[in-house]
Amino acid sequence: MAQRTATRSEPRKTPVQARSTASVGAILEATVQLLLRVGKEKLTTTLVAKRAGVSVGTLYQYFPNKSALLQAALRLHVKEIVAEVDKVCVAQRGQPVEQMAEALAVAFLAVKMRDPRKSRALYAVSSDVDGMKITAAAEARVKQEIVGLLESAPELLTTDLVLMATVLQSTIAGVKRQLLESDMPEAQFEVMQRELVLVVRGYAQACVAQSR
Amino acid sequence: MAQRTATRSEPRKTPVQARSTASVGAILEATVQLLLRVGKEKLTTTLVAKRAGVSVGTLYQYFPNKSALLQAALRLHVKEIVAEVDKVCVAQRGQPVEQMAEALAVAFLAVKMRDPRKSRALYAVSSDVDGMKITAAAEARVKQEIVGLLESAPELLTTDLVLMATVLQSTIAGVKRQLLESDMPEAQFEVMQRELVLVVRGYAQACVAQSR
DNA sequence: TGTTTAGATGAAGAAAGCTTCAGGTTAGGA
DNA sequence: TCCTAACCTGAAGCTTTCTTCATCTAAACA
Repeated sequence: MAQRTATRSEPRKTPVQARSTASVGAILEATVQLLLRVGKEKLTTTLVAKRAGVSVGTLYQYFPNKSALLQAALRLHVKEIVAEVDKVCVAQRGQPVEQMAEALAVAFLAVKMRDPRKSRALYAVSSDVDGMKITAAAEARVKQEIVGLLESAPELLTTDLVLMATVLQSTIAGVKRQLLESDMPEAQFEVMQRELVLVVRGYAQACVAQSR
Repeated sequence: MAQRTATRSEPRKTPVQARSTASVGAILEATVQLLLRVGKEKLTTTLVAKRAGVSVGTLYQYFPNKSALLQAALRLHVKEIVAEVDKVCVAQRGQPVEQMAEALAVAFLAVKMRDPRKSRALYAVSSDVDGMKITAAAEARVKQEIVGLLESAPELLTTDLVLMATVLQSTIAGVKRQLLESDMPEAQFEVMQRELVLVVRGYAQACVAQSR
C-alpha cells in the first residue's frame, strides 16, 4: 500500500486515439464487473487491468489512483440515474402533485431496478468518503429538479417545497435501499412499488390538505 | 497488511478480572472515538490501543482482528437502538395504527439523533460486508417487533402486516439517513420529524382505508 | 520513409498496517 | 508469602496491494 498523502484525482491523461478510448472503456467496464464478482474489498488495480485486457501501467495512465478509478465508475452510474429521473421531472410538469409523486417514485425505483446488482455494488463504493460527495452532489441536483417540478403543480402547496422535495426523496430512497438490499429485489419489486406509491400519494395529499 | 484468509471472529479471550473488563471497555470506547475523529479509513488497531491506553497486544487478546473489533462496536450500538425501539413497540400495543406509526417514527428518529455523529460513524462501519449482517439481523428483529405491534391494532388491516412493517421501516430509515447525512442534523430534526409523521400517518390511513 | 507523439507493458519498489509472540507484570488464592 | 493464572507489552515480521518508470510498440504526420 503506497498511497500518496495527497494525490490529485483528475485523469492523468485524456485519451485521444481510438485505441486508448477503448482501453478506458474496458477498464471502467472491468471495474464494475469486478465490483459485482469479487466485491470492493477484493478489487485490486491489477485485477481490474487483467480483466480489462490491459496492463496495470495503462490503467494508471488514465486514472491517477485506485480511488479515482472507483469514483469514475460511480460517476458514470450516477449520471445515468440522474438523467433518467430528470427526464421524468420534465415530463410531469403541470400534473397534479399526487401524480407527480407517484411518477417520481415509480421512475426512481424502476431505474435502480434495471440492474439491481450493479446499483448495489456501486452503492457500496459510494460509502467510501469521496464517493459520498459524488452521490450527495447528484442528490442535490435531483432535489432541485424535484423542487422545480413541484413549483409547476396546479395545487396550492403551503409546505416549503424544498422540504417537501427532501421528504419525497428520502422516503423513496429508503424504500429503494430496502429493495436493493433484500435477497430478491425482483420478487419484491412490484409489491413494494405499490406500497411506495401509497406512501408518497398520502404525503402529497397531506401537503395539499394542509393548505386549506 | 497480513490478514489471514479465514480467521474466526469470536473473542479470543473473555475478561474475568475487573482489570481486563476495563480494558475491553476502553478499547471499544476508543474505537468509537476514533471513528468519530479520524474516520474508518484512518482507524488503525495501534491507534485504537494507544487511545484506549493499552498496548496493541492487549487489544488482540480480546479481539481476534480489526474487523471483529469494529463489529463489536457496531453490535453494541445496534443493541441500544433496538432495545429502545422495542420498548416503544411494547408501549404502543393496542393503540390506533396511526398513533403507532407516529410513535415509531418519532422514537426511531429520536434514538438516532441522541448522538447523530456516532450513529453516522457506526453506520459507515456497517457498509463493510460483515457489518451489514449485523444491521440486517437487527432490522429483521425490529421488523418482527413491528409486525407484532401492528397485529395488536384495533383497526382491521388487510394489507400484509409484514409488508406494512417493511414499508414503515424503510420509509422511516430513509428519512433518518437523510437527516444523519445532512450537514446540520439537529437543525433539521424537528421539521423533518413533523414531515415524517405526516408520511407514516398517511400510509397508515391508506392501509386502513383499503380494508373498507 | 523517418520522426514524433500516443499508448502500452509489467517487474520491482515502497509503504503501511495487521498480527504475533516471547517475555514481563499484577492479582488472588493457598 | 509464594504460586499460578490472568493480563499486559511493543518491537518486529509478514503480507498485500498500490504505484512507478524505464522501455517498447503503434499510430500519425511530414
